[in-house]
Amino acid sequence: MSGEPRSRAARSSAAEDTRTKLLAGALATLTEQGIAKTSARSIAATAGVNQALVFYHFGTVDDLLAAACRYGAEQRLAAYRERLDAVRSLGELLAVARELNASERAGGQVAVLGQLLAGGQTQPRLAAATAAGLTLWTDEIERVLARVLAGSPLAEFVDVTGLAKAASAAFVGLELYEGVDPAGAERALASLDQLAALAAALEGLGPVAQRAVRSRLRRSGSRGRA
Amino acid sequence: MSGEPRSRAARSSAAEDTRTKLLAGALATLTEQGIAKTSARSIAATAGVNQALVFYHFGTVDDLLAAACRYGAEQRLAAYRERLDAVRSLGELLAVARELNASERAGGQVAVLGQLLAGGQTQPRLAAATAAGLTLWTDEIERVLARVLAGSPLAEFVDVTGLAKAASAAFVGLELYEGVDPAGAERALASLDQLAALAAALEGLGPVAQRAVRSRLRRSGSRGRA
DNA sequence: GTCTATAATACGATAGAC
DNA sequence: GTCTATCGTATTATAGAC
Repeated sequence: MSGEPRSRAARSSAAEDTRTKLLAGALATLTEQGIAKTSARSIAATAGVNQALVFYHFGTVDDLLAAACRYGAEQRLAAYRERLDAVRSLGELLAVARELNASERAGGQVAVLGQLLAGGQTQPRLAAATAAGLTLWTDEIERVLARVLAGSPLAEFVDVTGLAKAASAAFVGLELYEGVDPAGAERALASLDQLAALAAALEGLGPVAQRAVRSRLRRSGSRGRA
Repeated sequence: MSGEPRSRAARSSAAEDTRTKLLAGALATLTEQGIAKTSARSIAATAGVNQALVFYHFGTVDDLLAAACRYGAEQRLAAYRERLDAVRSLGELLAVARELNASERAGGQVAVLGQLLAGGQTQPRLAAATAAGLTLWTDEIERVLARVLAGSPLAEFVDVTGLAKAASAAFVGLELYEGVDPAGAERALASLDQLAALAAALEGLGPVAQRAVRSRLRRSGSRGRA
């Protein structure tokens, strides 16, 4: 009975504290050392707790990482939900992405997703946790996209759920890219700014042109291959 | 004199053979085990050579990985150059990307870039090599994009070099995403197909609408923020 | 060049005292 | 719950025989 962790509600605050330390320590270790050098020992060291507690509280290192993934995603998303709610255009969404990119590079939490994504390629437990963590993001992005694109041909001819997933995956890819080539990543992001400006210009083309686009799309088979 | 590897030209074919085995073994290990479990021993095992040869030929594991990155990128790009040269539209480019995605997931070489990207976040030597390997791809994509977008407003208002970098990073992100959520990744890719179809429809809008878009973009400040 | 053997360190995980 | 101590294994890297 007393040799196992109790349920969340029944846990003592001291135990909950070390659990939190380990979760935060896991995230910090992932960003600072990378998945390759993230171990029970390195995590415990940055968390400031005993190494054996990793196994007592989480069983295995991968299970700790899986829990940390959810913890970090929820925490980070909560910090950005308000800002995302205020988004009213594609350009604003990209601006928030820019902001997220800048602040995360300093604090480093999205980089965690990159590391877990890499680790998840070969470890099913991590894969499931990472997919779940990413889903928290894509669901949020999807809500924003649906609101922003309402009434535009984009929402009509493009699967917004898929678009949100694509945007999220692309963002993580760009985040990883920035880690190895900051100048290149900045140039990539700048080109997306220009692309958003172009999209904004198209949005304001007027009903005549939009009707032309719609009929063109219908003829070529909507929602089909290019 | 005889205790050190000689220059590439002067190397014996036997030595060159083990070097190649190690390079290929490194790529295979990265895809099959991930960066976290890629070690001198695991690489040597899949390569079928002695573990000590990793250090004799490449000095450190990271240096081997860096060399393997270049080796794999050059090899893979050579296999796709012809196909990329034949691309004449955005839709065709996406179709090649789809093809690449499918064949690489089976043979697994782009996944290598994801693993190295993750490792490069914290290891400068890997970062430089990965950036260089990615540049081989972005340069190629840039050439294709420049040809495909010639005459379109896209080439006029968007930095094509940056766009090529963004597309490459996004592709790697999607590739990693596919590793943890195949269904989600498929949906994401499908939405990009729809997006490409929409872009194709816009391309054929005619000179009147395109003039309208151009003047609109100029007024809002070309190449500027959204 | 390639091998064996080995040094020094780090790893995951567990047992048992407190 | 948390600690120390420890087992068995895997790691990087080198020395030296061949």
